[in-house]
Amino acid sequence: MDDALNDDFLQLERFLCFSVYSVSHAFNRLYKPLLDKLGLTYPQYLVMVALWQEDDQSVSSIGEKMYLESSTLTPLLKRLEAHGFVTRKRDPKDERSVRVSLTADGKALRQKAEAIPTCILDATGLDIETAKRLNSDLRTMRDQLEAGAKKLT
Amino acid sequence: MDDALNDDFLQLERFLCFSVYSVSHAFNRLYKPLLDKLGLTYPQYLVMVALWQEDDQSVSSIGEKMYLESSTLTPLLKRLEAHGFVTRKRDPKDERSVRVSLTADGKALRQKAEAIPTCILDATGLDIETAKRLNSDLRTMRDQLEAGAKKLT
DNA sequence: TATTTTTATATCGTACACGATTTAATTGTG
DNA sequence: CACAATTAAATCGTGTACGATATAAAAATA
Repeated sequence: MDDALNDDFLQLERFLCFSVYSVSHAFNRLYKPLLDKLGLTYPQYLVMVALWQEDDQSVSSIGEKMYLESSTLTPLLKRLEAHGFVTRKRDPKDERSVRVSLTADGKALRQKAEAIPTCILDATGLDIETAKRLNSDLRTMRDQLEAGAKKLT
Repeated sequence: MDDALNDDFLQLERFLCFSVYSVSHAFNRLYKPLLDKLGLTYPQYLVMVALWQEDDQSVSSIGEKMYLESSTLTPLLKRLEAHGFVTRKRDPKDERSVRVSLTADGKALRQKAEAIPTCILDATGLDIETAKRLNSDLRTMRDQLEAGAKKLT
């Protein structure tokens, strides 16, 4: 047994932020082979989920839900458009705003994607109850962190 | 009340993976102003934590602990080197390997960074017990996800 | 020993992610 | 109405993050 090495592992692991950081990457790696089949990246998939829930949203509306800036979303949405999953049109009522809408292909993709969430939940190895509690704790923490970040700025 | 809009919010929020994704970004945003003072980014900070725990590690050793590839670490470590926090030297015993070591500046930075973890824990708004349980649940989930990702590949 | 295989980094291309700035359109105010 | 202030996206620069590939060194094997 290499106890010294083991202690070091445990030390980095003590950071809650690091656990979140590494889980985030782990999700990404798990999703990749599933999403490759759909021609989506993980962030693109999340945007599509948001659009399946509510079609025809502005960039800023998507940004609020995803906690992302236009500097991130604009190129991502252009890629979704290039792949034929969405259209981007200036809102005639307010030319500053860009409406993002699903194409037929984008809507059709939903069926193919429907199996993924259960597949992923299985992979977490968590029972529904633990998953729900964890999800709830994480959202609470996120809101706290966002509030804290705002104060520091 | 706009119940339709509210439901949509809740739907995206139902995804555990999305909670992790957004918490990860929230941590990043919270850390940024604190780490700016030290001249570090968040991933760079995590690498420094790993080196403060054990100096003089190979790139792959850091990679195992951080769950990162050399394609990510090499440029990151070069930036840490450019900032004078670490040195990178080929191991004379095995010229394939690169040893990463802290400079005096890199070691000194530890004191400045010592206040950060408590500061961050405060910002999470969690009591120690919840934080520990959450951390433990996340690590378990990460190991499950990594195992699942390996199976899918 | 010569050759193959494996291992450790590095490099390249693609895709986020954000802060700072820019551009264009709308709103607010005198 | 004119002009300032605000708002919505887009653009730019820096820094992750990873897969595929390249390179060089070490280990394994013929």
